[in-house]
Amino acid sequence: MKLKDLAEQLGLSQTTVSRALNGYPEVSEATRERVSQAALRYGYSANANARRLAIGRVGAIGILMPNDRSDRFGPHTSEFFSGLAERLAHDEMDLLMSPVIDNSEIAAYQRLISSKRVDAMIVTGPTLIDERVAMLIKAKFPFVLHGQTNIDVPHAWLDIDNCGAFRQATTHLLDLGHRRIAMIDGLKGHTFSEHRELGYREALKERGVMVDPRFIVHDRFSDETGFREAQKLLSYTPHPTAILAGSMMTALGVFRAVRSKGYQLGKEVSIIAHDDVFPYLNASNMVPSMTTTRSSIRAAGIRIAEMLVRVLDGEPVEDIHEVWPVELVLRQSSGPPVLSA
Amino acid sequence: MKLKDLAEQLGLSQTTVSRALNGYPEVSEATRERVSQAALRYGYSANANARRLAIGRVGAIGILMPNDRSDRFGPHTSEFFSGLAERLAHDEMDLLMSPVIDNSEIAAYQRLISSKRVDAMIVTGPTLIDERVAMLIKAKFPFVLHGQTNIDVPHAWLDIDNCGAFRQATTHLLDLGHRRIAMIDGLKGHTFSEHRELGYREALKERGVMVDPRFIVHDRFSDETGFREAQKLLSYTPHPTAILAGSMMTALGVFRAVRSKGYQLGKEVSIIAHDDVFPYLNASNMVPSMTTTRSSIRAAGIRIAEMLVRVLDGEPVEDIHEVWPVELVLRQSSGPPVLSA
DNA sequence: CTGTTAGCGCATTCAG
DNA sequence: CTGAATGCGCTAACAG
Repeated sequence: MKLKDLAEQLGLSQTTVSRALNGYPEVSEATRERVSQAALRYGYSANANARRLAIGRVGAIGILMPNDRSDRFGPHTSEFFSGLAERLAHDEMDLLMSPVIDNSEIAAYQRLISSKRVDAMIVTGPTLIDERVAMLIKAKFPFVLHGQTNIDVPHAWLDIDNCGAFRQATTHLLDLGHRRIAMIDGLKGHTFSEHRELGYREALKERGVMVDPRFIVHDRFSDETGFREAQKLLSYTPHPTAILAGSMMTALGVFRAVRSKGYQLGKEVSIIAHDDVFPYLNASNMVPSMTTTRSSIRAAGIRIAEMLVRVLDGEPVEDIHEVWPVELVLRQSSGPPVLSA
Repeated sequence: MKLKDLAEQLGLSQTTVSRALNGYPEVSEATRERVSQAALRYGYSANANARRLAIGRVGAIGILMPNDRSDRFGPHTSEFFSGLAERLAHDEMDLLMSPVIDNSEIAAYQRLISSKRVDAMIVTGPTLIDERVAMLIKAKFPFVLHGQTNIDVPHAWLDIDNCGAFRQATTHLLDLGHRRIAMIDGLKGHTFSEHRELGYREALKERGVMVDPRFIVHDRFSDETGFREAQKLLSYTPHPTAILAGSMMTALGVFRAVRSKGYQLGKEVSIIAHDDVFPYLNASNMVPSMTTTRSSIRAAGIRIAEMLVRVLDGEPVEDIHEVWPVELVLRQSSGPPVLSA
């Protein structure tokens, strides 16, 4: 069923039917009602491609799927998407996931733009100097960045206060009396990872505690790396009495490593992990319950979708950026350091 | 830059340029080369909407995003998508994720179909009698089902042998000497969940072991439910000596519950979990390492994308269906039952 | 091997 | 308030 058919059924012109369906004011209420009913009855829905060709807007936002196993596509993905979906549903917008071909991400962005498949894009997992962001700005293509990057041109972004999160967590551990604090975080180069390290360093510096370079570890987020790196950390003499874990998965591995060394969690070794808030993995239910820096990635998804709509509505991008505070949730995995028996 | 502009630059007609770019045979190699070069240089890429309108094919497959927190959108999502992406990249196909509005999934499917935004769909998490599948068949819209449903009309699907997985796991536990075996699996109504229960029951029946209805639990997949349900199971007298967990997240909770009761894993209580194979959560690294029924959901994603292409190529759907065997990987979390001290 | 012409289905001028 | 004509950018018959 196409517009023409529907118009014929109704004995109206295509124009009128189109106007009725798209909420134009110059259609009588009676006609509009009649048209809507008919559309519903025949299951008519405009051919999206024809519509897009005519109006030049797509009704979809794009996000790239890296086909390597990068951390940008981890277990948090489902929650982030879920948040996006919740908000995008309001505006009947779709999310187009385009796979990256030949590992050339920039090329993938360019194809997506020039083929006019999306109205805007979401960029995730930025590095300190992110060439994707630079490219999108240069191409004047609308986007919202999840995270931050160092570039001198205004653009829309949302990030959590990674620096503050780790500063807060580190300070808390210092307050508890810890002096040898380690961190196992994400890969180097990613802004979030660098920011966290910054917060960690700031907190130590403020108290005049020296940084032990062996205690700063960057790796992929997985229980496996958490386990391996924590084991290594705990093999040093003296070993760290507290470990910051960059993700819940990392924390699971760290938990195991601490236990396998025979240390008690929250006693000989304290742990604080960053928690994106997953419905399927709950920090408060761990044993011991886990102290976390908490920030819902689902909420971030919702908000980013909202920002996207504002960008597309023409709001100046320099007004569209937010840093979300991260909450430190104290639980049992962090406590005053206890000397090994 | 549009086709017309490019054609003018080259002093050729739109048709020739179009043909050159789309690999039609009746273009001289010299011209094709010249055109490709120019396209690359000017960054030309066909307007996808115009192209789609003209050829009637979209180059995208659809998948619905439920906005409730259903298990269809769990931590395995990233791996499944990652698999899809890997394969779809070959054919330059996109993945369109459309949010479900007003919780009316059927309506969402219908809108997606009639608006011609996708060439085919992927349906996940089917129930025993799945109305979405029934609807797609009735609408003659191409799709591949991830999972199985009871319907009498041929259609394309891929599933793992859930029944066999749990039969195998249960039989293994029986062989080890267990007689009180419990299972904590996904929500009732979902085919995979029912099939697993079937396999479990078959294995018990074969050995003449009675089913204790208290030992069969269905719930969402999360560490929290795993913990809660396992605690309940272990409070019975006599308690089960083995527990089957439907997911890795569930298993994490079960691990905790067993420990919190003071039982040793693989001794007083054995555990076997189903493992979709996540890069960020590794069964072999747990302590004790976890016996699993293993099947890569990423591989399933790759294969489903492949099947989708076959469906779109017109291959009869009755030829397109597969059941993948599930591997039982023996590790330390399962052993002969040991009496509590 | 290349060009001319006519849609694909819709939204939108411009007239009434 | 409604309708007839034009174009969005591309592909596919049909000619040459």
